[in-house]
Amino acid sequence: MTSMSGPEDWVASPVDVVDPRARPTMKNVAALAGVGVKTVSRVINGEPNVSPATIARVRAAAESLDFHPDLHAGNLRRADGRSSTLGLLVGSVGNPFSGAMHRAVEDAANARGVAVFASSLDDDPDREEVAVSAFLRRRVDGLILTTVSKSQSYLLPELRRGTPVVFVDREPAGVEADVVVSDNAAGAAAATRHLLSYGHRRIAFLGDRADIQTAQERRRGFLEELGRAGVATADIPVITGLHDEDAANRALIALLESEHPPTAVFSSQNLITIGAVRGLRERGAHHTVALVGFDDVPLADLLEPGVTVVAQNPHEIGRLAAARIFARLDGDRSAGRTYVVPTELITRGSGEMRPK
Amino acid sequence: MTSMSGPEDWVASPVDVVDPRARPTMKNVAALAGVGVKTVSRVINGEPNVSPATIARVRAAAESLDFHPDLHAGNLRRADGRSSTLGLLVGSVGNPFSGAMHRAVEDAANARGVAVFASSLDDDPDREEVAVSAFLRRRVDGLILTTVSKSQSYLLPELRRGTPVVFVDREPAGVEADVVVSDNAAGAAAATRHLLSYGHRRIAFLGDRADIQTAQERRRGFLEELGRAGVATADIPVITGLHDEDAANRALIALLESEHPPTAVFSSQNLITIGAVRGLRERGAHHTVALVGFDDVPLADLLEPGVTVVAQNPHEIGRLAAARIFARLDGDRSAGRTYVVPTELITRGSGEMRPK
DNA sequence: TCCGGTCCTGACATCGATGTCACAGTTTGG
DNA sequence: CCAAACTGTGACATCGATGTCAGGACCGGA
Repeated sequence: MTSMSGPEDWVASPVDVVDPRARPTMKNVAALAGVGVKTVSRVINGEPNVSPATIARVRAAAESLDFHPDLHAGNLRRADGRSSTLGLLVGSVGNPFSGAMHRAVEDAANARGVAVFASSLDDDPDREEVAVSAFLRRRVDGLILTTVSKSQSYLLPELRRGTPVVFVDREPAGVEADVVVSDNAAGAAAATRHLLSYGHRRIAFLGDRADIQTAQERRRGFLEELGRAGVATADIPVITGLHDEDAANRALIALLESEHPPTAVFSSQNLITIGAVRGLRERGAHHTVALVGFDDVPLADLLEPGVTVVAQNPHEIGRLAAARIFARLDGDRSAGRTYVVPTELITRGSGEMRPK
Repeated sequence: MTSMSGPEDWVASPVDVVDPRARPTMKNVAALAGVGVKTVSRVINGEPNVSPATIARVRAAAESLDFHPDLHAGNLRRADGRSSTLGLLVGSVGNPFSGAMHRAVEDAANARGVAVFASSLDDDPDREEVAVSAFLRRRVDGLILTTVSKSQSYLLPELRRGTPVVFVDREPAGVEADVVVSDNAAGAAAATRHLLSYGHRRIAFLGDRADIQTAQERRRGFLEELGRAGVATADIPVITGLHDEDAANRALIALLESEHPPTAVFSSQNLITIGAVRGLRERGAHHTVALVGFDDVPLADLLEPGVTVVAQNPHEIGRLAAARIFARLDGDRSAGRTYVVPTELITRGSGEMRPK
């Protein structure tokens, strides 16, 4: 601490005093180990042709300085320019469907030392573009996106550069790429067929915002199945634009109190299903009005009656999406494909009631 | 495709042919706009002293090339060295508690243009160190960590360098830093007091792995409350080491079939609570044996009976953790503090049954 | 007219790593 | 025993951006 130089202390100290607030670099490690920086680089990256003695010295120096290499600096020069980073945009990281997908993506990424940026879309087109832009500025190696904008053509230049992009849960517009989605229309049709087979003819549809692609598909599957069964859809109550539990709850209660209440309900999204369950309970109709939901709901099997659903497989969607990204990073140049992950009808009671 | 040069084709083309697979840099934008790179930098970063005409030219060039600045390259030279990135390590991104926390962190980060790396811990000490190391190699500005290792002293050098670290959900060992946790012992005591007040004396404890800090705290709160009430804890069934729904389910069934079955159960974690609910149902005991769980469970209010819980506030934990990180990034140098987020007893029926 | 001060602008060094290449010393093969 | 090949190593340019600094154009005032 005491200065040892005289009045002419303009001479820089030849010894690098270690500043605990400074982050060590390869240069520091090299100096401490008495080798060149390139040799440190070789040791850190496990490159061959370094003597065991040198390896040991470098390791010890790196350890004693708590050196962590700067991945991004290395990236800059590195030939393939990979950042070992993925961008994932989901509905909301707080939502169980998104969480399961996220988890599957993470597991695949982890196995390759890839880190995942996760962002929530909140069905807001502005957030979509902001998030994608944030990912691109950080030079992610690939994008897994849930989208809500009218068109994803803003991604065309990036796709042309070869960045792998996989769209999940919803199909994009204006671009060709890999897509991984649930069997939305077919699942909705299966749910509808199930209710029809129990004798229901007046089945209400509770749907999400009409501008969301999956919501449209589910509605289409529902209506087409009714058509196939020869049910006149004119007086079928189709309610859309519900975006949370509360709206669904109110809509269902209004239906129950209408002149011709439905004998069954198809709720086309998990939050809507929960709102519908609440509504049925509040009116004491949960043992008389049938209900089938799209997308599984936690603890649905423990409710009384259990909630019959068309379950999606978010884990499989995430797994497949990540697999596509890595396949393309490994050189797959085939044309973009759409992968449809099947849904599964799980009967638990609420969907197996006959109209009274 | 056909070569237009003669045998001496060593002459490089003076015109830069635009390669659609190449990612544009500031140099490319500068060339197209007919300005220097530094001017492009100024425009992109909104620095002053650039003429409106130049701004327009640069903007147009950047737009036409679909230029996205490389944040990490900028970072390298940038004075503060901030990467606008955060590392978040949670129990599992697929778990609703983690999801809620993650969401709150994301919201705070988003407001400052900060992206979040999310990783799952899975209560595996190796994953903890691997994840932290991956974060540090990517030069995150701050760390929000759920931990499981015996000691976090491996973080001391990083803390000394001034990287803000906040521990969430569980208290760390061997380091001093900001900590945000639920009121574990007090919450467990409140749950216990609640059951005692309904006349229960033989209350079983179903607990998570004993080496997890929060699990210990909840057990302590439970036992201390029994002590205060003068209940002999000798013949109180305390079962720990349950790490999933299934184990909890089996443990509970074994208890019910034992010689002196409990009249009430305190399940100290959300998966354990679910396993306990299943066990009670399978044995038809859900209307006779009381149950209070620690941590809320989705749809708990719709079950029959509703599940009484001591609810945590994961959103508030995440919000507070992010707030601490940003406060420290903004210069707060105060000593590390522990923030305790209160829990709340929510009565729904399962905890309000008297012993038969 | 000259001077000092803004306003704009670009050349250049630099951040922390890796790719290339040159070079010395050691083996190997003929 | 010597050329060829291989091993171990470090100097240096470079990746894409920003900080520094210097210089030219233009302004108003003396």
